[in-house]
Amino acid sequence: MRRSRAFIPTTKEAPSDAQLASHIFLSRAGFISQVAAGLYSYMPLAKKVIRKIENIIHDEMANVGAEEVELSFVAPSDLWIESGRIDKFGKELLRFYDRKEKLFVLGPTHEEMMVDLVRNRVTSYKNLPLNLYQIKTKFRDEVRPRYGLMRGREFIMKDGYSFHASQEDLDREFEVLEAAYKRIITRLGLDFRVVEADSGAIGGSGSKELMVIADSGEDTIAVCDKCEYGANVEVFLNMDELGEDFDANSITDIKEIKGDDKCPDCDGKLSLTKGIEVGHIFKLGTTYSEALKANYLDENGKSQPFIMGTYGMGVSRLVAAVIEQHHDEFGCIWTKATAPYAINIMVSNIKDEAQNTLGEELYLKLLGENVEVMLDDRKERFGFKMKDAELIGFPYTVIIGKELLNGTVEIYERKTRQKTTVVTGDIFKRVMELV
RNA sequence: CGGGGUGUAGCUCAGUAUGGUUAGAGUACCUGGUUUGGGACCAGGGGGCCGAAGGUUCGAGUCCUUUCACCCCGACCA
Repeated sequence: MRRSRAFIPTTKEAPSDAQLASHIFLSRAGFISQVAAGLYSYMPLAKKVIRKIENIIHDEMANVGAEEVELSFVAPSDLWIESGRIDKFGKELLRFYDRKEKLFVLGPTHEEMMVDLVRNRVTSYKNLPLNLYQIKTKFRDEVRPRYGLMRGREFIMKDGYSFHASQEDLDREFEVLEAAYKRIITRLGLDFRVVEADSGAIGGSGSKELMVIADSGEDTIAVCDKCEYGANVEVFLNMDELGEDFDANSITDIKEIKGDDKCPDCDGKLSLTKGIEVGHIFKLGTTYSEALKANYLDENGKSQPFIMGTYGMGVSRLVAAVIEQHHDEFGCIWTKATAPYAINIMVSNIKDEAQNTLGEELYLKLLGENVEVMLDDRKERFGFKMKDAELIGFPYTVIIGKELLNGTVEIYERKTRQKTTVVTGDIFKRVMELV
């Protein structure tokens, strides 16, 4: 893409109400635009990042044999009445009537829809297990949306559901999905923990959350310094028993309650950190299959409700989480897997024919190799383009500038902000090594 | 849903206590010129129903009433 033709409206100033780094930088760098409370439009850069995350998810889902479907966003309220959740969800569930005065809802999560899709179609234990997922816009009319993409009302979520004939098989699938989820977050380049969590209002038992470690996270988690143990602090301390007023904010609080700060799984020590919940997997059991009368016949010809698992991952929230974990005072620092463009080529002075020619040449050559490359061919000054590149957060920028007179260009690494001099003849090769 | 705050140019904000030229600045944008290694400079220019509706007044961005939107704290949050 040529920067001179791209729709990337960057600004010096952040929206006055933005608090979080991800909100500020995604707005300033021209990724997102707020439309109303909790509603955002995605601009080209954001769409590219979202697509990258989605592709990794699709890839890992294919690896574990989950199949993609797409359920309609608008759902008949009947299903929600049938499951009993129409009241449970309350006003968070947006409802409306169509022209025939029939009540519909906008899907906030799709257990009902998925169970409805499968019931009476899969009717034998021989066809189990089954794992279906989708990546889809969800809508929850949150009381108080905030923090940009972190807690919007409309958001993109990957939601998957598995159907089993036995608890053992669900347990097996749960572990497979947990491993897949870990691979996804690892591939995205994020530091995270899997923690034990509360099952919440959706029901069921056996629940784990994927927490991306970030100071701005809304959840407090206890993590071990030696092993992989981690728990949402509310679950760890069994907050229900402690009462509503209690709030654990330091490891001292944990020591007070538990007597020590030892890991329950090994001899390591626990510490508290903040996390952003980007994934939540849990064993639903038969909650929904019973409510919606979704049964299969077992080997004895006896009717049984499906034993289910559910696996959610917040795609749009992940976009924000990447930036919460990877930014500095100058802007976004995308990881290799999430960067909207792998390489930015900056021609310092486009009036300089030699610079311009080399920029064009390198750009076309990289395009020929299917490298996702941006060519900053705007008639702007060096400083302006650098600030812009830092704000957007391209992992690498090739600077073609005045050093070209010595036959060299530079590679600027966003993460370290270091520049490396490279002789012109080697630049293509060097770039190909980086992407 | 309780408590608080803010709505003026695309964006960030002055101006409102005490009503009174043609409503301002910075930035962004357009033209021309100078610049070209860290958001540069000079000159000229376009852009506003002062959130909306009603009212008070000779006169309202400013005062009064109603309403809408957005944000913050809390409660809530698969």
